[in-house]
Amino acid sequence: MLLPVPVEAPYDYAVPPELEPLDPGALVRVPLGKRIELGVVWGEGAADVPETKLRPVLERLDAPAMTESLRHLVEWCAAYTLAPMGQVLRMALSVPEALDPPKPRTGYSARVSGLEGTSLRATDARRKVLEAAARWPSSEPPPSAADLARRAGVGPAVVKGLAEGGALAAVPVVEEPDIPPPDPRRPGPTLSPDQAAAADTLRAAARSGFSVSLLEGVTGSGKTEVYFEAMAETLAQGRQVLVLLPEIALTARWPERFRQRFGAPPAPWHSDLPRAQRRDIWRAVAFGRVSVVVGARSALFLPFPDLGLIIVDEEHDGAFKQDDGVPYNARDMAVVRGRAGGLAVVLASATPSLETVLNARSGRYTHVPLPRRHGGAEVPTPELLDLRAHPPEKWQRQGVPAQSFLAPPLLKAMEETLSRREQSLLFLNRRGYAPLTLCRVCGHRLQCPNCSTWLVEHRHRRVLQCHHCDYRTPLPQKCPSCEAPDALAPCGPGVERLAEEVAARFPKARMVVAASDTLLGPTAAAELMERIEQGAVDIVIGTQVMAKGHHFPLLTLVGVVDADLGLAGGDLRAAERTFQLLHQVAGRAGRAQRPGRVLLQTTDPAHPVMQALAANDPERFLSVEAETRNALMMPPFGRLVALIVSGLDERAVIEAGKALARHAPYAEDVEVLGPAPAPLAVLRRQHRHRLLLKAARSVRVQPLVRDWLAAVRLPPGVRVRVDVDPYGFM
DNA sequence: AGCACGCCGACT
DNA sequence: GTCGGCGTGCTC
Repeated sequence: MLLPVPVEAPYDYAVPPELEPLDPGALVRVPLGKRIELGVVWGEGAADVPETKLRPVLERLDAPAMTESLRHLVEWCAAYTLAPMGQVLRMALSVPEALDPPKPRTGYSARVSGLEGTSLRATDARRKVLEAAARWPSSEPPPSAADLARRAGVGPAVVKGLAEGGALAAVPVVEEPDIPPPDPRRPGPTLSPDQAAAADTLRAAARSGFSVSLLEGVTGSGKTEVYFEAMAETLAQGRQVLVLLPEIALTARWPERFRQRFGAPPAPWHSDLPRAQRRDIWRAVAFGRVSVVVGARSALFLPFPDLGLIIVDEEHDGAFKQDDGVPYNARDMAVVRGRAGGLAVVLASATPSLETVLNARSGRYTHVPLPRRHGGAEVPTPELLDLRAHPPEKWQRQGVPAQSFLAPPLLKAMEETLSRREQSLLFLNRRGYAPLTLCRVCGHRLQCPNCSTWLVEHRHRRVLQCHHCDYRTPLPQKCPSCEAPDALAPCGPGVERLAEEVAARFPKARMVVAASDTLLGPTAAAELMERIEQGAVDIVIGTQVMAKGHHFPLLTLVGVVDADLGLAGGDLRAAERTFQLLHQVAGRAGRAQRPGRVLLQTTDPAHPVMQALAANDPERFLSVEAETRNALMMPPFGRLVALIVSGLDERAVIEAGKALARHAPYAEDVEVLGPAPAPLAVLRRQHRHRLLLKAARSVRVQPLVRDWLAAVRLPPGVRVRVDVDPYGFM
């Protein structure tokens, strides 16, 4: 049995004769230590513990067995990430209460005798309830007290009183929620010739076993409509479909589009779903009553009995990589599940990742390009705005000159856009007022006490805040170091500070700030998007949350305030991520029939990323990026494994790092770098140092790392995290 | 993951 | 002198 606890391998148990045979995948309950745990039959026992130590399987659960392909995924994921197999299984059994027998609710049904033979007096309210109960269709399950009372137009207490007095029968009702099925036969929208061709390719893939397709299409080319056709094909075969999205909460639009196409909503899946709904959906998936799930990466481990298609939308997005717990990449694991289950996988993106593009070029993946914007509007070509040639000019803040973050050409473009009664988006990927606060007298910088990061001023809430831990402190009056009064100065722009400047420069414009911390919840976010779409806003100042998904017919100007922001720091994927993000933001401008304009403020217009953006040529960008990575043997041309050594005591962490370096594997085409302080050297008071194992693609890194860690004895209080294929260098 | 065992600070 | 903090280790 494999148990959902962080153990490396399955445990052996004795199987009582009455439970035989237990086939692989069967769900059971077993004793573990002092408690009772869930278990999944993994195969014949390893017989490596004495038989006398074996404890008996307690019961077999009345739930569908875990499929072979899901068990394969668990094993594969554990072996690849070096995570304990049981910890990976835990992700596949994330809702243990879903395996408990469904709790019956109380239903109330009429008795032939009614009030007769009871000591209850006949009141008006009671008569109404009894009538309603008698009229309740027998084809439907007996109603709850609340439902019956509502039908009778009285309070639920009347129903309960009748049941207690014996005039109504209280019966236990087991009810699984009713899930309307999507209808794949509903006619879809009329597709352009390009879309129709792509849809044909994907439909064919959906019919014929394992394959991976890259559906590549610029923003607005109608990728969703195209893969909807592949989904319709799979649904028509009666099989299930999984759609993975990077951030479910921010794409409230997706379920609505799906509903319009298929006439019923998809089942959502993400980490902050309410408990009861998680249980219902998990069961409905396991029993095959749900045919489409749209979810975040964790949905990949749901117990689909008959999965036929996986769509990974925005496949390039870093959010598919899990950073806590088991560090897996859901996009890659989707391919693993696809192979194991013999089903089609579609990776969709306007800016596919380098690894996916290379797989498509080499023929391992089918490339399905979607070249043009549906509806004819042009993709705007971004213009580079050199901040050295056009330095922002100061503005007056309450009579005092204040620093500006908007260059004159961008201000002029905003003015023109306003006068045409169209919308502008200023994109700045920085929440708060200012990313750094320093003392003008002594130069002291306000830092988080728990992390090696600067505190970010949030002027709205009058606090300084760390964006990496929960630390918050009121904005101090005096410098904490030299005690100089009124000497603290904000440094650099955040969206709040930008909003201040925009409000002063365009006092008549209707402006809104859209950041993850100003949008409280998906509903508020959806409402704001609605308002923008309807033209109730002139200028949007937004962070990452504004980068994707929505299309705003009136939005014709995008100004990227600091295009260089993501490039600092020497991260492995800094260039790729910046390109993808800014390309995506640029795609917000000028849909429908209005031409759009995109201005990128940069101090380094010669940078390859800026050049590629200005040339509007993702193809060329990827070629240059591929060359650079190839020369450095970086992924996807080489393999990386990061070891993060962390602990409260910095000395012990450094010692452990050195010990690891001393025992570093020595092999051909393998190189170990570090230890060095991690980019966030202290996080939540934990000191962090990293080592990086770099190897050729042909090297199997997992056994090397496993032996390496086994050879090193760690000092107390120090932990090592292994991250195979780290996404960034954080 | 949970639960027990095991060594160092503030209390009846 | 005990109660209890969570660091470490084990569970077939």
